[in-house]
Amino acid sequence: MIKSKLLSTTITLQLPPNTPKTRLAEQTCLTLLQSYCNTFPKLTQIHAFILKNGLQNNPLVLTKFASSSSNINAIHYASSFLFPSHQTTPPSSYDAFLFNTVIRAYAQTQTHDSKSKALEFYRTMLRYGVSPNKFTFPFVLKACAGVASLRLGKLVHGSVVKFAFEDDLHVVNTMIHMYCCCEGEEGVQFAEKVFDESSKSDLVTWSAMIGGFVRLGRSARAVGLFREMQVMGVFPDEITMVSVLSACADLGALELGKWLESYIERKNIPKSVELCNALIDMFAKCGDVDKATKLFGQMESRTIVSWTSVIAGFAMHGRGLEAVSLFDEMVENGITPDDVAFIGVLSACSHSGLVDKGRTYFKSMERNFNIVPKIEHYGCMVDLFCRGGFVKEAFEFVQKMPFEPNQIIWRTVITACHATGELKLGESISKELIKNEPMHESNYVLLSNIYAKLRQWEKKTKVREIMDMRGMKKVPGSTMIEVNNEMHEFVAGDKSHDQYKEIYEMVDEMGREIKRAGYVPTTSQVLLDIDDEDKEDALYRHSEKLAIAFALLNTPPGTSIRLVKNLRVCEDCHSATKFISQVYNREIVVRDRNRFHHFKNGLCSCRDFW
DNA sequence: ATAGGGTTAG
Repeated sequence: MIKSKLLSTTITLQLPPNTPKTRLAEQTCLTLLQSYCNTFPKLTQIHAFILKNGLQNNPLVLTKFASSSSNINAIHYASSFLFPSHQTTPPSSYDAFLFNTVIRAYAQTQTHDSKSKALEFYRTMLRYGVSPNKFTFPFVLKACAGVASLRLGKLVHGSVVKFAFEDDLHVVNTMIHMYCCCEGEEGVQFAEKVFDESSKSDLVTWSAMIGGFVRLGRSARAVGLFREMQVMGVFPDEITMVSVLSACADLGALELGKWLESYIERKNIPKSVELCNALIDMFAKCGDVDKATKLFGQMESRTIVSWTSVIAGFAMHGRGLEAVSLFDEMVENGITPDDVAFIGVLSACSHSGLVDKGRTYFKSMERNFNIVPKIEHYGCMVDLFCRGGFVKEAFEFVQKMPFEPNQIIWRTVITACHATGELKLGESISKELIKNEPMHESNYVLLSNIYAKLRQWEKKTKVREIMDMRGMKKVPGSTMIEVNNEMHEFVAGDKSHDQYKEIYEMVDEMGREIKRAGYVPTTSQVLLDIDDEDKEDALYRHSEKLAIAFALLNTPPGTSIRLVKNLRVCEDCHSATKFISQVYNREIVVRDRNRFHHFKNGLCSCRDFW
């Protein structure tokens, strides 16, 4: 406080009236700021220039200085001169423009704390009695979105109403975005309320709402909104399409994705790099990684995201060698991989059993690229060892790594224990996990699976009882399939479908046919203490088999079948699907919680470890 | 001077 008081007195003494000399310095400085932006040495030079010419408290110069840079120190420096903490009334020259600039500068920064600063300056602005103008709220709301607090969002919303900017489209659109960024289900509800009640809307309004749903994982709703938008005669642009494609990727709806691509062509929607990346990601996640690769090849300019999307795409499909060679090609092309690219290539190695390659890449991160591995990278390595069959090594790796292992990592290890028969180790880790996080239902499921494999039915039943007692339910497995541009969703034992009778008949027929080809039901996975015949029935009711039966009934012979599951494929469905692909001569592409399985001629691309 | 967008371990 004292220090800044002294500082400001000194400056007041230094500041002469508008002599030609200071005017010249001011002009020079503004020109400098106009031409150089945001590079560190230049910023330091300009800073020195400001000090040398006594421009420290020239609002014009400081405003420009703060706004020309995303460098947080420049912004702090400028704002501390513009708004010394002891100052209670602002100089008369301080107007909304000046406040807006500082608020914008802080709103554009990356960290949560400095975004809060933007809101602090908005409060200062009000305290000083300076009225916000139509530019103020988009900046303030942007900061609010970064802070992601619903409470603050509502406060600013109140302010928007108070200053009568609720009809301004820029404000409405940013407000929707802001509410969508607030954590929790409640935020979207407010966003929808603004969306529904706004007197005006344009394509940005729709895009903000669609993008909000996508970010919250409500992809089906996002696609629904896109259809509504078209009914309303509002034309999407490339930004809207990026969000819709991302929703489509999430749903795994290939037909819709292809339609979106042709729509983009038909309507001449400009193919920005982001749009191409979204297309690549969509095709990869909808099961057509070849198409993704083709699009990648046709791009005129690519970013690291383009490369990473294809690499991650190959990884998901178990095409590790292609992922690895694309990664190497990227590096040869002079593109420096980032941490996300490494996640892609490491997971490619793990899904394809390239243990040594994976080790080499992991070591090269720090050594060659100066990237400190994050917990995700360690997670990839654990998975790499587990899938490679080295569960013990994975366990040791977990204990040595410089992070506290998280749930994801432990679950990777337990799953591997289950798959490789290290059941005692799996049991003890699961128990430990349940002790630490008693309300995470998937930990119980893992333990219960292990007891089932050990055929310890009493213990398994007890785990179930504890789950019931604590009010937890297993997430029901579901399988989705797109037929004639419509998504059909099945859950185990589902009888809600119009064709359910035919579907169940088909399931029985499938069972008979594949048994003749050598299929043996894997009843040990069924988590019920019942006799084997009933267990077999339970297996036949799995959502995946229902969806395949539905597909065999409703798609032409010889065409491929694409399924999207919310969980991992169970052992029995995996085995059955291999036989079905052979007996019915169908390629069956299944998207799992984690990866793709391409079933063809009785074999699966995952090489039976998933 | 203002708004909406792409890749991320299991």
